[in-house]
Amino acid sequence: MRVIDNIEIVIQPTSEEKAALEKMLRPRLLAKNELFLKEGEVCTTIGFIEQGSARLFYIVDEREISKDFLFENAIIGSFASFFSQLPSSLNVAALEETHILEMDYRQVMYLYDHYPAWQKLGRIIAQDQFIRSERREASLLKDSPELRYLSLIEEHPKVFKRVPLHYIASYLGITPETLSRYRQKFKH
Amino acid sequence: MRVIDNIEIVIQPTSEEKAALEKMLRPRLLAKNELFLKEGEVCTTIGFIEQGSARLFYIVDEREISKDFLFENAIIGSFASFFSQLPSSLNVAALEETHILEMDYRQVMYLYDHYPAWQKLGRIIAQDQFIRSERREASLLKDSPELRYLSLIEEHPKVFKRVPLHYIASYLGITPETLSRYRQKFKH
DNA sequence: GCTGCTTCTTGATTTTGATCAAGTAGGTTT
DNA sequence: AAACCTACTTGATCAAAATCAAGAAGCAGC
Repeated sequence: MRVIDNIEIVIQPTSEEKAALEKMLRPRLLAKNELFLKEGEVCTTIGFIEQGSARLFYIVDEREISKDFLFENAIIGSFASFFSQLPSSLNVAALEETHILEMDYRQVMYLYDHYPAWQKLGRIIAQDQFIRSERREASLLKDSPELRYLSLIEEHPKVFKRVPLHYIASYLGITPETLSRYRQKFKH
Repeated sequence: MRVIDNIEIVIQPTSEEKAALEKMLRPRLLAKNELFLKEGEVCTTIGFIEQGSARLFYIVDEREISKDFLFENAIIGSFASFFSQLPSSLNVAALEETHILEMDYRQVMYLYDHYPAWQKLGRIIAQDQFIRSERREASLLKDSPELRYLSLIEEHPKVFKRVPLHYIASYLGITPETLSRYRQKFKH
């Protein structure tokens, strides 16, 4: 989700609508490894990443399994928990010192109900999130771990520059040992 | 997505809004195995399943991999292709003779732009689709094939009653042989 | 600089599910 | 009913990745 991009590309907020949004955003600084959202909590706040990065992960049998990595302009939080206002099944933590602009659930609902442009943007964001999730779902269903590794290098090389390898391993659905062997195998 | 349920539960359409929707829905009958959408085509039509069932699947190396199964009240089509109006990467086919109510992309956009209730419903449908996709993504990432099999039996036993096993196998990310062995193993 | 921790790599072995191959059972068509 | 097709099962072998184990390399704090 590149919200900032979408905003000006797909909808035309009036300056009043823009002002209403900006007034609600408050800056916040997350320390490295600080949890933005913990499993079991309801995600009542959602934010845009201005500078930095974050990781979404599940905890299964004491182990962390990375679901996604977020960088600048992405929305930080659990959409599933935020939309439903039910406890989150995933954790969200900053990978490094990260600057965000956040707003609360009630503020977002207020924008939806009072500004058609933001209601529409909400729909488009949800659609984009869905498309992104479906693409990931497809890669987990159709592709071998090895192909997922090669695709990630090809399509998102920056992930390897900014995210520790053992986090990437669980994202690919493999162990760190297997990732290490892929790297060896495809090193040229 | 249980649209019909959602409609009355989460939003309050006026009778005018309801009438506008109903006027656009046209009935259609899909024969068993008839394709509703083919890979490469843009999904310009979306429908509600009144009676029957359908399967979404990818084709990889000449093989079909089932992504999802749809039953009564579900929305049939590719959301990703429909939302983006880009070629679909998946196929949609009826599993049996299936009655649907369908409408076109332009009609849906018209509803979104002219009726706040439908714009809002569009957002909520997109959110629900996202949550559903994320849950599936999580099971593919976190769970073993065996656990996915056991969860499917537990949570959606009706799938085993209405869908051929070899379709279910690829949905679980395993071969028909492995599914057959799980069934043997857990038969009590 | 050293110490200790975390990350990453490498090797040996085991496990899981895929593949290959064959056969059985149910339905449908003629 | 016979022939055919599709769906499903069962068995033997193979391949991929996990696990177990150990070590190397990078870094943070003292």
